[in-house]
Amino acid sequence: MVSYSKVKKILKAHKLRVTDGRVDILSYFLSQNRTLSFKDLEDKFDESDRVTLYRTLNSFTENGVLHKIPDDSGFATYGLCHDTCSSDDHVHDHMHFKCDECGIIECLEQNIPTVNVPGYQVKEATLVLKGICKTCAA
Amino acid sequence: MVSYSKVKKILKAHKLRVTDGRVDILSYFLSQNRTLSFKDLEDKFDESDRVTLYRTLNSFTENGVLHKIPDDSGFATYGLCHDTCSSDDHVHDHMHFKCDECGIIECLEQNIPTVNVPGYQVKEATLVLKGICKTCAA
DNA sequence: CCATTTTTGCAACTGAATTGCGTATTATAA
DNA sequence: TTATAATACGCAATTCAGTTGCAAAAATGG
Repeated sequence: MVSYSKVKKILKAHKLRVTDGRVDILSYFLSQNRTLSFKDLEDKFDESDRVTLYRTLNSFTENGVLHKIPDDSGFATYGLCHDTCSSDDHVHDHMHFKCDECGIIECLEQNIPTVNVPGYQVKEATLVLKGICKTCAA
Repeated sequence: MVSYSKVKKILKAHKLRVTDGRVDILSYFLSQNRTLSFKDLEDKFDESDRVTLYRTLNSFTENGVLHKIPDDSGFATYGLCHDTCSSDDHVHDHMHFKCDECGIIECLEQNIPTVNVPGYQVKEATLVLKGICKTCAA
């Protein structure tokens, strides 16, 4: 269980006002140890306004609380950032995994291997693996 | 310059009827040595119908003429497949590069490095690099 | 050239996401 | 604690990408 004061502290640390909706959404992210899509959140918080949800996800993403993981399907999912992320400084060099079976997108611990392309200046990379996740494979 | 007969041959090889629109679009892909977005094509072929363009891109993608490269922006680009691709058998394990300066997304020759994640069955991977491309860096 | 199948073009529709704006809530400073 | 300024919320309306239905046109194969 995530304490209200902890959630509040995180929001403040990212220069976000503490509102009921934000607390609920951030708590949910903290309680679920996985990435969540807009749809996931809409289902969970079906009483709240869609627009507010969009705005919340955007402000969280802009302020380094969440990072957006693009998906081929066109529906992004969102994952919690590391504590160090802020609005100016987002660093995410870990890989993502999308399971063909359960559909869940996970953040992996492993970082993306460094790739060298002659003549190119590589500054950033996104790597999404697909297959069967640990849970489904077990 | 790409000959009409060559374009025709490619279309037939992928079991696609040879129509004016398809010839134009495929020729354009063959002449430009880069990936193209829906927008690129809409601008180029501004006299033709949007719907037809969407349908053409879809049938090309389904039949192994083009492959779709998802982009964070939500706007996919399309690149020519290797000759070996068909509707049943699409293989693309090369990396892509998106240039921060010119915005162009390129297919790179290099394949995606094999990654091993303990407990996971990796079947597929997509890797997009970002930075400054060869042309812009020069 | 004819019959069959597929594609095209147009209009209308769907669904995701955004914008405008008045109201409500939060942070701040007296 | 209260007044004030800044921000967020909720709702309606809008935008925009992409799709669908259908009749007319074009392509294929005999």
